[in-house]
Formats: sequence, C-alpha cells, structure tokens
Amino acid sequence: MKGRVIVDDRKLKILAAVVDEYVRTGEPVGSKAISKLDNIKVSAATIRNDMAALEQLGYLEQPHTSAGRVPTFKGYRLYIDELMSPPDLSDEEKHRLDDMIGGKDTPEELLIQNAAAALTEITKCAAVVTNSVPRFSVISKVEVIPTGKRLYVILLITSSGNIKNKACRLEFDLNHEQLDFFTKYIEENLSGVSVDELSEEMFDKMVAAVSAYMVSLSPLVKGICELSEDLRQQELTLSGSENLLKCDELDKMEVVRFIEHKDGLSDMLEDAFSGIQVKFGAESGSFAIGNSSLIVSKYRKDGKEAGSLGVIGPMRVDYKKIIPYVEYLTSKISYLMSDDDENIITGNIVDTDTQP
Amino acid sequence: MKGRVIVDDRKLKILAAVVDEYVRTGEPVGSKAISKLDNIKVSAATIRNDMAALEQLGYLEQPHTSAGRVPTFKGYRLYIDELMSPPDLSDEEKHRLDDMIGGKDTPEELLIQNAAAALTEITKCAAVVTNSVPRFSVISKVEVIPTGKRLYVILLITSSGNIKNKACRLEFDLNHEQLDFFTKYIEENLSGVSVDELSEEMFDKMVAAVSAYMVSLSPLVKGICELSEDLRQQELTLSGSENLLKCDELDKMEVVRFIEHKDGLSDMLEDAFSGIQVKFGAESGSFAIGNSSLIVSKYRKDGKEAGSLGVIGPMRVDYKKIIPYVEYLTSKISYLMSDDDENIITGNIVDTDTQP
DNA sequence: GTTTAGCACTCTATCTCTTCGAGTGCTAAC
DNA sequence: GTTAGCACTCGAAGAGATAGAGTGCTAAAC
Repeated sequence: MKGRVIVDDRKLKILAAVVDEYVRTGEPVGSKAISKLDNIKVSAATIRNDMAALEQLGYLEQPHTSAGRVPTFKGYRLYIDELMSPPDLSDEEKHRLDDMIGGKDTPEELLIQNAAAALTEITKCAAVVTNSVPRFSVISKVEVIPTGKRLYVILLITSSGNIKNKACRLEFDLNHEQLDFFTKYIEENLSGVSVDELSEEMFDKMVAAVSAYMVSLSPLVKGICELSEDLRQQELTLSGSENLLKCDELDKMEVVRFIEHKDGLSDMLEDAFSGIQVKFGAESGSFAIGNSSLIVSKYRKDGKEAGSLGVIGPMRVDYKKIIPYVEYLTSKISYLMSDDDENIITGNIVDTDTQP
Repeated sequence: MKGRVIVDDRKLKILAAVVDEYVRTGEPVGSKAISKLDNIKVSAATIRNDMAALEQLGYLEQPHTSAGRVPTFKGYRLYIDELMSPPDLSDEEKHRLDDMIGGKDTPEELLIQNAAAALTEITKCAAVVTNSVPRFSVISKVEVIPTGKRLYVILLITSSGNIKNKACRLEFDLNHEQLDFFTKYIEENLSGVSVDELSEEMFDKMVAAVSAYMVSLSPLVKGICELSEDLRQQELTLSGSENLLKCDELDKMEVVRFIEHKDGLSDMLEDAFSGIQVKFGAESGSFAIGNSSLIVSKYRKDGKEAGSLGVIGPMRVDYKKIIPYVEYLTSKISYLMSDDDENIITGNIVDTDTQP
C-alpha cells in the first residue's frame, strides 16, 4: 500500500465525470470513456490511476474486476455537495411548471398535488408531498352539536383552516346547561392552544375534570383527543410510484414494501432542514429502499415551514436536472401559499373565489 | 377436423379437476396428474383426448406444445358458474370471522374495515370494500358556523351518520339575522331530503332564492352543493394490496398502477348485481389488471343495497375457499347493519324465508 | 364405439463450454 | 508525473447437449 492518497482537482474532475457518465448511460464507466470527454485532457492510463485512487478513497467502486467504475453513495454525496453546479431553469421551463401547478386561486391541496404530478411527469420518478403541516396553527374553535338521540358531532377547527369532525355517542342526553358547561370548559382549555402542544396527558386531565362534573361527558373529551391526533398527523402522498418499479437498480421487493408502508418516509421529510437536500436510502436506517435517493425541500407558508416536496428515484438520477425543478417548485408554492396583503387563514379547502 | 365436439359429464369433471389442480399447484396440469386423482377413473390417454377437446372448445390452453394445460378465463367462468360447489364454512371458521369483524355495537365503518382486514388475512389477496352508500339516508342536519372573519364552516350530517364539512369564505360577514334566515331556509329545504334526490338543479334554484335575499350567500349554497356531491360519492378502500404484488401471475406494473389509481374498480363494484359474483380483469375493459379476478358481493342494510365487499387476486385463486368467506361476511354484515326486527335478506340468492 | 397402452415427437429448462470484449493493473519508456 | 503497451480477469452471450414432462397418434383391447 502506498502512502496517503491526495484528492487533487483532477481527481475531483474525474469523479464528477464518472458520475455524469454513469447517470447518463447507466453502465459502469471505464477509463477510456472518460478520456474521450472534451474537458478531460489526460490519457486513459492516468485516469485509471486516478480512478484506482478514488476507489481506494471510497468514492468509486467496481461491480466486478473487469468492469468500469460506479459511484458509491459517498461519491454521490461529494458530487452533490461539492462538485455539481445545477443550471438555472430556463424561462420556458418555469412557465411550463407554472402552468402545471396553478395560481393564487388554486386551493393549497390541489397546488401540492399538481406539483407532485409535475415532478412525476418530468422526472419519471416518484414524487412525494406532505400537506401543509398544521403545527403552527392553533385551535380556533371547538363545537359540540347534538344530532340525534344521544348522538353528538364534535367539530374541531384550527387557525390554519383545518377542520375535523367526529360523531360521538353518549350514555345520556345532555341538557342545554350541561352542553353549555362542556363547551365553555373546552373552549377555555383548548382555544388558542397550538396543535403541537396537544398531548394525551392534557386530555387525561380534562377527562378527570369533566368527569367530576358529569361522568358521561368523558367520551366527548376522548373524541376531541382523537380528533387532535388526526390534526397532528401530517398527510403524505406518494405519487408516480409505478416509476420506481421501472427502475432496474431498485430492488422490486423493497419498492413494493415501501409503496405499501412508506417506511421512514415521513421522518425523512420531517428531518429535512431548510433548503434542498438529498438523502440516500443507504444512509438511513429507516428509509427502506437500498439504492434510492430522495431529493427534498420544504415549502413555507407565510414564512413558516408548512410541508415538504420531494422526488424519490434511484441513486443514479439526474440531480442536475431534478434539483432545480424541486427548488423552483418549493419556492413557487411558498409564494403561492403565502398572502402578500394580509394573514388570511386559508384552509386546505377554503374557496377564496367567492364571486358567482 | 372432426365433427362437433360434445361436452359430456366426464369432460366437465376433467375441466374441474384441471382447475383444482392448477389452483393448487400453480403449474400447468398434465393428463397424468389428472389420471392419478381419486375421482377420475379413466386413463391418461383418455384424459388427453378430452383435454384436447376442451382446448378446442376454448376452456383450456397450453402455454407451449409440450406443457400441460391451464384454464382459460372461459374455463374458469364455466368452473365457477357451473362446476364448482363451494363447501359451507365450518362453525369454527364462522366464529373466527365473527370475532374478527365485531358485533352489533361496532360502528359500520369499522365493521367493513374489519371485514376487509379479515379477508386480506385469510385469503392472502387484496380486499376491497365500499362504504355503506348513503343513498337511502336523508339530510338530518345542516349547520353554518362562523369561524373567523368572513369565514364559515358548513356542516352536513345525514341520518346514516355521515358527516361532511367545508370551509367557505364570503364577501361580507353575516349578522345574526342573516345567518338565522339562511339556516332556517336551508333546513326547510334540505332536512329530510334523501341524499339520492339532491341534484344540481335543486341547488341552482336555492342559489336563486337565496340571492334574492342576499347575493353574497350563494357561496354557502354552493358549498353545501359540493358537500352533497361528496356525500353521494361512495368511498372505496383497498387493503392488503401488497399481496397482489407478491403474485407472480400478475404484472407488477399493472398492479402498481391499479393500486395508485384504482382504475375501473368502482364501476366493477357498482355493476355487481345481487349475490356473489366473480369478474375477470380480462373480461373488463376498464379494470386494469390482466390476469386478475374479483370476487365481490353486495351487503345490505335494512334490505337495501348499501355497499360491496370483495377480494381481488390472481385468476388462479382458491374460489372454493374464498367465495364462502365473502358470502358469509356480506350476509353477516348485512345482518349486523340492519335492525333486527326488520326483514333481513341474506345469502347469495334473495332469501324470502326470513325465519332464523 | 370407446378406452387404453405404447411410442415417437416436441418443446422448454438447465447445464456446460466457448468465445468475445471491455476494462483493469502493472511495467517500462517518455 | 504521464503515457503506451500488454497480459490478465471476469462477466455476458451464444451454442450445444441433455433430461424430462407432456403431447398426439396409432393400433390393440374392451
């Protein structure tokens, strides 16, 4: 074994070239192919030496002795973080995306669905979106509405316009006074509370307090508790998953299991910090697909993180092309969802277009 | 070519045996394998002749010249409609199912979800259920709840316990009187109206009437109209879809596309008439999976069709086993959903005999 | 006329063997 | 430090060869 291997500029250039070629062709890349590239001036033999060094450093690997090199995920990581410079989208591409996702009057729900559809179509990968996360919203209203014999509907509304309801059957009917007491109590305890703060213990206490007044009220509190769980649960939509099955480099069984259970996806999306990020299946314990990569970015609503938008594909994916798309879409969605003039509370189904 | 080929009893018996064997083993069935069966007394040579005849008639086919026979979908059709006699479930099996789905006090929603889960587990196929269709239910309550500046939540509740809500933004805030007027008007016009009767024209008329009082009320009516459309739309749940992906005989791409879009499934379930039915993907244009089969039956609530329950698997599926399960579950669900004192219609053929 | 035994034939799946070529690492020369 | 040349390795792809399952047909038996 020789001494320390140094990563010089040429080696990085070669690494980038290998990744580009591999992404383009899907075949392991040999020294000869690299030497033919315009921006590489050295001979195949030199490249061979450098490639051997890059392999020793863990950036490249050989499927078998007499094959070309393939980037390792460490190689991709370096490529993405340091070597690659994705070009800007052309105006034409931007307009195309704009047309696909909708405008200010498009409901948020539809906006992110359209964005997912656009990503699916353009990238030929799977797209994943999460709903506007209601974390930063607060409970704005709780109603209990009698609808039949011992039957009540609970209505929970948040400041972000999320509405949940649930039917609840009690053992006894409530008279006006009791209903009033309950509604007041709940309003006092929940109004203005952030969705994030709602906890099981909190509801346990409320059950205790309410039961002291009237035992048979506790199912209502439990109902509200369940609704609040629904609220905290962010919805996640995976679309274009058939594209994942078309990828030869992904294990079909893993893909199938992933499509079914979406293991670890929610965490992966949640964990992402600001800006665009690329994560590899290999780097994450929970995210199930081995050779996959997730390109994800969070969109914002009125300056606050509201949800994520991402593309799932094989590790061998055209990052240069996809990253600008995801970046553009998230910023566009952030813009479309935010209110320039006032802080309007728009729910996922609010119809702002009120004229006939 | 010889003269007319006659389908005698023995040929049918052989066809049935071929289907049974094929279902059991998954391999093309040869004459020898059939001749070894206890209930077949003739020699392999005779069976060969009969199988050739069955092939000529389109009931069997050969994957290639020197392979055994496989049933065509026409063969399955004959088998299912005429030849097969599924055994009754044992009491043990019935109890097992009873435990799995719940009892009279289980909410309807949960009841059908449990039934789907049971079918998924037992059959190792996918199960599909549709919600109790609220067609026969009536609007029992409409509420309009102010929740913010010019923001209202509409709540629509049906007699069957279905609850829908929607946020709606108006151009002006309503005062107490206006809200009262609107609520009264809506209650008068919609209370007790069956979900089935709700029509676009009806709402158009209401928009006109309400606009005469106050133009900016019309978004509320439109909101209610949209909710009523939601009500009419039956919900469809596909569970255990990973089982479909495990089937070698189904095309993975088709399955994934199907899981994602559920093409044609709704129609297939809706089309079914009374009693248990088996449909093949090959027979239907819209239903997407080629070699699949759908075993479906409708359940009833108080004598009226309320929803469907079915199993989706490969055509090579153990009909003898699955059909009794689906039959039992639909009749059980029909029973559980209906009030005991009313006439209960059970079984695959309408049973006018109502005594227990 | 129907059924059966026997036999030649067909076709696939599987294995081995060979060839081909891409790509490498190493060495020696520049 | 770079390059040309060369022997070597290894997998992919193709060609037989073989085995086995199943058939269709014929002629004999019932």
